[in-house]
Amino acid sequence: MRIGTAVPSTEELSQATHHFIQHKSITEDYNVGMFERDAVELLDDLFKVYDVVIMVGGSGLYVKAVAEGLDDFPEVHSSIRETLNARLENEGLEALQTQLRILDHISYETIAIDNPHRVIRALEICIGAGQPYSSYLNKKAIERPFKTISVGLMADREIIYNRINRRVDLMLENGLLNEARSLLSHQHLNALNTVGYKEFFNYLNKDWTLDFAISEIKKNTRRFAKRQLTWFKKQENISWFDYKVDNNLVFKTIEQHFY
RNA sequence: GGUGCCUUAGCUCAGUUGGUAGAGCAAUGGACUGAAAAUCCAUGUGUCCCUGGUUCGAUUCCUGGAGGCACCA
Repeated sequence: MRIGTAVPSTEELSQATHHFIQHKSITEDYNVGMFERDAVELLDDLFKVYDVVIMVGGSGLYVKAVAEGLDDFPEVHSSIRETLNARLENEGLEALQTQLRILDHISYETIAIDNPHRVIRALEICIGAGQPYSSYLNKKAIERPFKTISVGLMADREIIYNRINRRVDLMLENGLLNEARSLLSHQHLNALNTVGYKEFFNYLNKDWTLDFAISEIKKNTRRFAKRQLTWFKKQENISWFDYKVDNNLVFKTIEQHFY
């Protein structure tokens, strides 16, 4: 998945040590909780050697998990979620909502009840742990042994969208379609339910034309970028810069946060 | 050149027996504590092609024009 996930080039990788690049198989289960654990573990080691470590990316929840931590939830068996997904298919969302109201009325009132992922997540904890999902929330603030300084890069919407469209065209030139074709037999894996692959699966299964699939990839990337904007704009303590900012200005701002 | 049909939201189209309009998609805003490149919620969009006429009132009916499509020559 070198092209579709925009893995840094070998030249880029040689300029600084990277972590968590192509470190998991698409067949493995992975989620924010595991990432939080893996990242914090690695940071413990890195901070023995370095004063500063840079975390880059645009996945808000994953950033939050490392910087602020998530509450501890018990591990529940994956078969519970599979059963709930089957029930969603057969009985509909309303049946699951009704069960959540019985098992955890606080979550029933507070979570996005129209969102199947949220309802199933709350239910799988209630069922697997025997305690309400809501009872695990907001236990205690996590104190990380490091300080986080957040820097955001911003551009006008038109610039962002033009760059997205160009980025997709470049991925196509680099062979994204062939990469998707080579993954077709795994198309139902969660790791492949992502922009750039799911659209081409529709083309390869002859449901969509190639042109439509390409325009859908561009559209879905744009919408993803908008979701990132919405998430990060809401975060406090981010120092925002124009994307063309002089690096020295960024470094100066970061230094100020140290003292 | 003639005849017929069409012109309404960014796009594809519906509709108003005359009281200035609505769907899908796109777009925009938002939520989000273990699926997060995922998932979910909300919200509009208008010289109804132009021009006269009839009418209290025309996007709708009539005249003339412009553009498009089809057929005939």
